[in-house]
Amino acid sequence: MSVTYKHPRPALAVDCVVFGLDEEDLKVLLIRRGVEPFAGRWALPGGFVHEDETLDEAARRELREEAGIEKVYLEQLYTFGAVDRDPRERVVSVTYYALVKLSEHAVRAATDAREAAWFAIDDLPRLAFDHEEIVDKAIARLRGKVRYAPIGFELLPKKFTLTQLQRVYEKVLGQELDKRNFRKKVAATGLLIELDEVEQDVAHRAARLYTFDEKTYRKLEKEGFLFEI
Amino acid sequence: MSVTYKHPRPALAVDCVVFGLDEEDLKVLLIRRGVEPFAGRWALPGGFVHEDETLDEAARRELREEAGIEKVYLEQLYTFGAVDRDPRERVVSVTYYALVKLSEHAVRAATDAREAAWFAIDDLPRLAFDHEEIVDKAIARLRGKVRYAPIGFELLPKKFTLTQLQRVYEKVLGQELDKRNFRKKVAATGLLIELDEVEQDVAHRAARLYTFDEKTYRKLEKEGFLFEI
DNA sequence: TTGACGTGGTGTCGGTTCGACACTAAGGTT
DNA sequence: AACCTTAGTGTCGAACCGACACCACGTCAA
Repeated sequence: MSVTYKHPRPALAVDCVVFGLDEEDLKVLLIRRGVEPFAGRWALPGGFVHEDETLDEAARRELREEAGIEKVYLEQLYTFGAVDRDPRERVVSVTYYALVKLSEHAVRAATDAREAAWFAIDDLPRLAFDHEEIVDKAIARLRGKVRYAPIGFELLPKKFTLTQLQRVYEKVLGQELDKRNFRKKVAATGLLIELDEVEQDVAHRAARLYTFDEKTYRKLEKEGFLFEI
Repeated sequence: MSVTYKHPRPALAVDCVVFGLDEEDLKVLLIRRGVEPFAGRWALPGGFVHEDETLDEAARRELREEAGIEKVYLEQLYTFGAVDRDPRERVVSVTYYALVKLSEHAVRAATDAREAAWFAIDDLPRLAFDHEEIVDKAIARLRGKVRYAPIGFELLPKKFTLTQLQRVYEKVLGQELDKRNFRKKVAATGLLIELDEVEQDVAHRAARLYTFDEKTYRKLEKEGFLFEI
């Protein structure tokens, strides 16, 4: 089966920059390409948009198929349309970025016999196509967004300590923050719920666990709120 | 001449939300559609992406062809990909927003025998396709961006008074600002150059003219600056 | 010419927020 | 019991913020 059009059309793809945070670093998920062009190179998970799915659906499908990732924070980033960004034929790519809780998503490593791996954002290999540019844009967006929207929580497990939360901000922003000032600020947002639990199995004083107050957040969001870290 | 592909592909279009500011309001440029679907309805200027042009180029070409607008601030907004957003066939639209100096762009009203007109953003007619959603997104983006990037200047002539600049911010943000505080803030940015000129032909004391200091701005931008109104 | 009108242009002050900064508490390990 | 590691907490000065009112200057009409 094939389709004929009066004028040529670019192919339409989606590509996703998936961020995760582990003990050391902010990382991006990459897939090693098996076929030309750029066979053997690392690339962003992605693929062509199907006829009957929206762009968001295509992005989620690719995340599921290529990395076994589901139910994550996902937001459209930018659409890349340079004429020769794919050497085969013209492909326009609508890109997304996703935030995953690494602790809960052990990311199926090799679907379709494909190799997948996490790379620290300041130690990336050379990427296929214009994917380096896409990652740069995603990092810039994440840095901007984290300042005025509470998306840092998306990188942490449901229950987290304040020190973990501070580390998220430090890794994303690439700068150290003052512990006391940080705690003052997050307390001032009123968006954290203090739990009656502490972390387990640590070789030092255990820290109190908190959780993000989504209900209050949604309420504030509707009223045209503010939020700053 | 026609083209055949193995799989169906959505058509790819660009649409532009063009903002301009006149004495009264922040306005959006619309074009009246001559053909079905939505014949007679107002719509955003836009059209299909050609094979050999980037998305940005397509947006600029459509602005030129449909409204005679050139050399404006143009930035990609979002890509809309709902499956049935065009009743004829699937069309994915990469949208842009543009800021024009209404004073200098008298916008050729009717190219291609098409009718074009400016509408105040809180008095828009019903629009074709999902263009209302696109305009909403553009307004939200403009409101966000104007706070931390000096794009207000793009809506004014090269030389402007501080009162005019304040009006830009008031119209874009939809709220009144304090004159003295506003002047303190813009002075503090160091991005305005005070000219040895005053406005002409006004029936009251003439205001001093200023211009935006692009060189200093570009320098600050590279150093990772800050800016807030 | 003078007075009225309309917009331009300017400074202070109290409240809030900001960042810098250091010690004790708790729990586990040896 | 001593020690090691991380948790948790408050103050103070500086900068910033928003609220607020009056005189200056130019035009126009009487």
